[in-house]
Amino acid sequence: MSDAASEKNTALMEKIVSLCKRRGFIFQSAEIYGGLNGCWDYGPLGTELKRNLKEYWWRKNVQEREDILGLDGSILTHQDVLKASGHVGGFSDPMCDCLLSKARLRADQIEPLSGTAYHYTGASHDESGWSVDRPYSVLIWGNQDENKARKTAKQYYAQFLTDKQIAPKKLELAGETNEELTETTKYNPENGSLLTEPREFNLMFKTHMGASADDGDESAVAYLRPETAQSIFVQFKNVAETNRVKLPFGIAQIGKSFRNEINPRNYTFRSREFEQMEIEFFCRAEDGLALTDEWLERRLTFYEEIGIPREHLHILDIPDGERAHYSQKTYDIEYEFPFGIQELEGVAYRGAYDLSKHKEHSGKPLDFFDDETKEKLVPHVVEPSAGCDRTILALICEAYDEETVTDEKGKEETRTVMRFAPRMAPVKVGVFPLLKNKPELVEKARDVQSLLTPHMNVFYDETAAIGRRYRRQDEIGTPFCVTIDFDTIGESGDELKDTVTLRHRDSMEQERISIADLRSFLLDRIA
RNA sequence: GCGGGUAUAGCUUAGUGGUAAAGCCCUAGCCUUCCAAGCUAGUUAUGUGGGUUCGAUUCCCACUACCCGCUCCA
Repeated sequence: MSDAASEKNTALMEKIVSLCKRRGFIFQSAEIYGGLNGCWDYGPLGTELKRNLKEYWWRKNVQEREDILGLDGSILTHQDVLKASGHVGGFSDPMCDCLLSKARLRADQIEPLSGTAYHYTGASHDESGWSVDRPYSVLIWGNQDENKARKTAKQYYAQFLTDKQIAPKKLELAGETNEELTETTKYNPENGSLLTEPREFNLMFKTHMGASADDGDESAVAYLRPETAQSIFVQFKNVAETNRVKLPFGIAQIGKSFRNEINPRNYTFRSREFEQMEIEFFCRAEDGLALTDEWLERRLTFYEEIGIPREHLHILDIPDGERAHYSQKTYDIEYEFPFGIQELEGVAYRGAYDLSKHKEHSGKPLDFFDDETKEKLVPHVVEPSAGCDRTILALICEAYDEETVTDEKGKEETRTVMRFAPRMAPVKVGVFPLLKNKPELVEKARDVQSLLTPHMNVFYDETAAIGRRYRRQDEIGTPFCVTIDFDTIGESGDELKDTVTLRHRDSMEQERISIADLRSFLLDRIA
């Protein structure tokens, strides 16, 4: 991305964020207390949008399918579940930072070195009277010159200089001592600079169960789940035994997950608390790869149905060596966000890894008896795992549009429109009396509102000029507006009586429709 | 986590070491017959905590949050 394009996209993202706040889609969490890093709240419209997404996903993937069942697992998770899955232990690699280059290194992958460590207590610059007092050391090894240690140390201390004009080599080092070290991993093999102490980077939120549990009680440790998938695997046997299922079949779940991201970024894209929509689709080993491709197609169709065209999606076929070791096939479905192409969903063929691990750790049989082949097996699994909040953000970015409209006087102005697919739109229809000081119009508009309210989210508005009301609805993505005028109440004769103006968001075109046809007309278009 | 930047009303922006301004939005009223009309009135702000000062929104420090670039992303 060029700098100019990058700046344009940053500006676009700022406008989207601003609209989301102004119109009540998304707010910063705990804003009045300064905000909570990586956490966001959905306002009234954002909540409607998210409900529409989750309900559509649930309907398509659970209710309209005989072979997928729902689950709603607890968020607090038994520590043994996450030990079995590898989330505890496996993903908490201690990391060190290089004090000179700021590079981050995995502590267990640092090459041990033997050599001479040169220690310093600080540095100074006599001419300017500047000095700094902090310990540092450099390792030299092999046939390296000891002056290399001094040069490196001066570069390190130079970063604290207030006057950047002073060259590092003009500094005087203080308190030089040296010692021989063997097999040390405290120094960066790249440049010999001292590293920070290793620090843990486990991204799970840890807590203690029970009111009296103290921090030292290891048996009371529980975690907020880092993914919804694990409760599906852990409950696999219960679901399978209580529901007369046969392979292949799936278990689906929508719910919150938590990761203590080091660096939340890009608005709601990488949050510490987020919602997932996941399916674990269990199958026979021989069907796994084909089902993975099938699910990819099905998921792409889903995104089209909610208004994200395929040409804005990218499919990443994760190559060998970059997939998790147990996965024979993984696709990432990515979307072109203004801040870059980023993942919305992963479709992964995970083999029998998860159930096998839980079988092994729990000691409980998690085999499935296949009635067709009369054999016991641990099913394989295909996992389409979508980020709900990420999809919401994609819907918002995709919908955002500005167009220039010219009024009758030739004046140009910008119309901001959220072009949500009608089935996702938070508000389906706006109902307006043309004028609010004519009781007949208001009464008729209220009748139309009552007619539609049981079937969809309706917004009634009688304030300001009719054009303003249309534009307000454009900005929140309401696909249709209905205006009750004097024709509706029969002032132009019986032919137009009980008809209303129906105005389309995208084209701004208007058509006349009878109130009797209104409900089915709208329902057909928002299903 | 590192480096850089930013923080004034719901939004977009002014401005000042001594009473914080405007536009848009919003609310109420009047008016108004289809694309952000007009008039009147009204609500709302210097992110948090320290310091310097008689006095700080302004200067300094710290913190928090957001943005950008790295880094990370099971």
